[in-house]
Amino acid sequence: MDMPIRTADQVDLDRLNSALGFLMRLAQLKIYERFFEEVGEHNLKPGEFSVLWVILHNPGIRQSVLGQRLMIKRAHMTKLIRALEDQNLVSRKVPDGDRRAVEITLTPEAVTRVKQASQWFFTYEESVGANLTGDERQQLTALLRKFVGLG
Amino acid sequence: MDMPIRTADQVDLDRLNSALGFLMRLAQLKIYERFFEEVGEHNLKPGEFSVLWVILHNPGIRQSVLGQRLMIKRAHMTKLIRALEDQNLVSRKVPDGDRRAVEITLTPEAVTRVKQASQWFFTYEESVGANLTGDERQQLTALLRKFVGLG
DNA sequence: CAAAATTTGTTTACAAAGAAACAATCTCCC
DNA sequence: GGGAGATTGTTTCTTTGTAAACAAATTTTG
Repeated sequence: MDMPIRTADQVDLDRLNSALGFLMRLAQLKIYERFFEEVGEHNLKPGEFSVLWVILHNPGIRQSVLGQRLMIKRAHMTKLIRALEDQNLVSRKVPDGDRRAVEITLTPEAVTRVKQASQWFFTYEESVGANLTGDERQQLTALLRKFVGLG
Repeated sequence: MDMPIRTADQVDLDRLNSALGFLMRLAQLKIYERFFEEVGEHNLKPGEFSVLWVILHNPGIRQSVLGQRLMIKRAHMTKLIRALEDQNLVSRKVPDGDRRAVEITLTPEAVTRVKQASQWFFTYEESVGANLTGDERQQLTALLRKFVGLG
């Protein structure tokens, strides 16, 4: 004769389960969790991968511009870049034209590693939406792109 | 004769701009930013509001169950609840049936405050998706609910 | 029933990310 | 040209959240 203790799936969220902010947070937690489950040998964090990926496609990009595009604050970008430098994945160069700035490029080693990791990453990205149909997945990314104002 | 420095909107993201994880992060950043711009007098953080809202609808809920449902880890829940207790918004009671557990209820003061804040919150939640049509907004929440596995 | 394993919450130590203050450099404008 | 203000990156401090170790209570199981 158990007391009927409320279990998690009996909790009443009321209107909260239609709240974009709440759903978005749950979605991101799920994505991160899966990322770390599957990242395996690549030894990268999500933020590191995206930073390296963007440098690969925009060699010599400035720290500030990188941060603006990825919505990473300057203070945090400094730490990210230093961590990548410590792993010998990026090199920093102060350009002649503006001695405040720093231009970032990948080391040859990193180019290889990022290309390999990207094969995994975009496969993972597909698989993380596996409980959606292909159409739904595409709708979702399209809506998110519109929501955040990306093309 | 300016050197053409790459600006943020010229940065090539390549396939990253279809990556769910990336888009989701941007979306959440936007939502949080707007939240703090508009929260005004309510003096609540997103997490605090959701916790209080769920306690309002599930009085006497246990800390662990609350955390499971909102995906908040136990260690962090302890701090959240203590902060709310310090503000005299919740009270904790160890139930007779299980002296490890803690049951949480809102103080009368909090009931009023949460109800008021919720009127603001759900209005804000609508407005944050204002660059989507009503249909798109509803599609987005439906897809997110499916993605995270919420009925 | 008693030992072993699990659950619940807390504490402590730590990692990720932002805010504010700062130094160096650059731009603008007189 | 030279000072006022803006930009760039760094440093320091704080906030938010997690991980791991722990204590107390409960459940399981032999």
